[in-house]
Amino acid sequence: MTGPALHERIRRQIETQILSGAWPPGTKVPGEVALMAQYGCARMTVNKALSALAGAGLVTRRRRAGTFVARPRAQSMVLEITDLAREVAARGQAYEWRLQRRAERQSDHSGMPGPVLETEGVHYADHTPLAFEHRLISTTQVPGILTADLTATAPGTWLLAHVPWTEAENRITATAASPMLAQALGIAPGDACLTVTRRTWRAAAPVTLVTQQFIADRHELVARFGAAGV
Amino acid sequence: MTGPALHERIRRQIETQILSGAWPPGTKVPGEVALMAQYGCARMTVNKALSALAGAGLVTRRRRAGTFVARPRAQSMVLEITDLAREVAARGQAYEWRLQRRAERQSDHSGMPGPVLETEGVHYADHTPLAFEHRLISTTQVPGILTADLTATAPGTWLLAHVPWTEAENRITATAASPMLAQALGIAPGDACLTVTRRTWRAAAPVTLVTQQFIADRHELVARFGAAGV
DNA sequence: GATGTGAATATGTATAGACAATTAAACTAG
DNA sequence: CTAGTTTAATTGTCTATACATATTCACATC
Repeated sequence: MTGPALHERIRRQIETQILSGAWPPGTKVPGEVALMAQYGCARMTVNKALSALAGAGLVTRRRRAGTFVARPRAQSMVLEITDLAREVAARGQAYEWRLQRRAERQSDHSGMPGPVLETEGVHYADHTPLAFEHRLISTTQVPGILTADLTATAPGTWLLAHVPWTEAENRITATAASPMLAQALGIAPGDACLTVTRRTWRAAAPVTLVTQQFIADRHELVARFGAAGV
Repeated sequence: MTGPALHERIRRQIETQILSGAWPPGTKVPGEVALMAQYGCARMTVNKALSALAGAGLVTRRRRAGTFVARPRAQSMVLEITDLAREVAARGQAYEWRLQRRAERQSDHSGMPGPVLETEGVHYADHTPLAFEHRLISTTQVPGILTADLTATAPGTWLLAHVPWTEAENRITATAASPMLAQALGIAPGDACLTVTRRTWRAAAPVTLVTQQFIADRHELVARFGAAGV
């Protein structure tokens, strides 16, 4: 019963000290030679443990000065944005997508260069509107989208299965429903909506730009941060 | 001009291959001995590069089988929720916090067990309201909060500097402003608000439960996923 | 064909040592 | 007292080697 590797055990023990609050931010962590003596191992082993902690941002290391417990940075947490079809299905509801508009366009007056496919439609959960979606897709980056059947499959679902992205950015805001949006979702103009705008790139080339507007209280985004995760 | 370390250069070159799409998911990455010969270095050096990539989730490694480019996971991205004071200051605006209520309470009718300190107040940016905040803080977990001057420093700012947390959960929704909220923020009842509810724990014990309601269009949350980041 | 067995292979972990780079702290000169 | 210089502590990187461990692949057996 050897259990986890030594460098892993060292890492966890130090991590525990930090997360328990026993070593508050700014505390000096024992140096490599000290830990090496404490655990009776080579310096490389201790180094691996401390390097991992530094990589995770729990400590900062400076030559000659030493290793110190890092000050908690900005609260960064993992926000999972799943495919709507999957998410609705996971909640046991019936998912439906209705394409309302489909147009191929050359120019860009909204941040996507080159020829694009423009789509608009509504996502339904249990036959009631959940979100309105407006999307631009680069047809040079994703030529296959032109032949996809977007009445059966939502563009986002299709893209997720066919096109890997390397970078993404989400902007999350609250907005008041415009008359057009209100009509599409069956709500009153001015009602609160959760608006998610997502841009994705693939090797610096824009792939898609999508805006999803959710009816307030019918959707929420959940972001979690657990120390165990990373 | 030595530049970055060798293991760092190896890591980046492989990373580039993956992110450019040259090595799609499932591609076998050259083994340690092959890379060792290619770069003319020791295996430990190559190992450090590949281990880092595995830690970042770009590759998966299996003994005997080898190293493979990982399949893109669910769209999970990092949401940074910074301290409001810092965020407002970073935008070059004047930050201000006004405490409106402060009460020590025993019971809990809202998800925080044990005695709590309850605070309410408004965050201002450039002397105009930005967000209303309601917060409960466990006084058993954070006794120091009782003697903190919460008129000068927002509770969140104080907590960030004094109390590390180990787990957190954010729920992001859009809501319509209640009459009480509308008055506090100087908006009309029913106006859209971005509502962020955050719970934090420290070693499984709840630390704080906070609800921040932002005036629509005056705040947005940005979540990024960049391969370069991690 | 199905199943068990063994060997080959790639990664995982660890050692002991060496030198480089950085920089805090002590020291020295003005 | 200040500014510049030296010293030494600490981490960063790398090597060469060794053995451990998991797992695929090929082969033999049933």
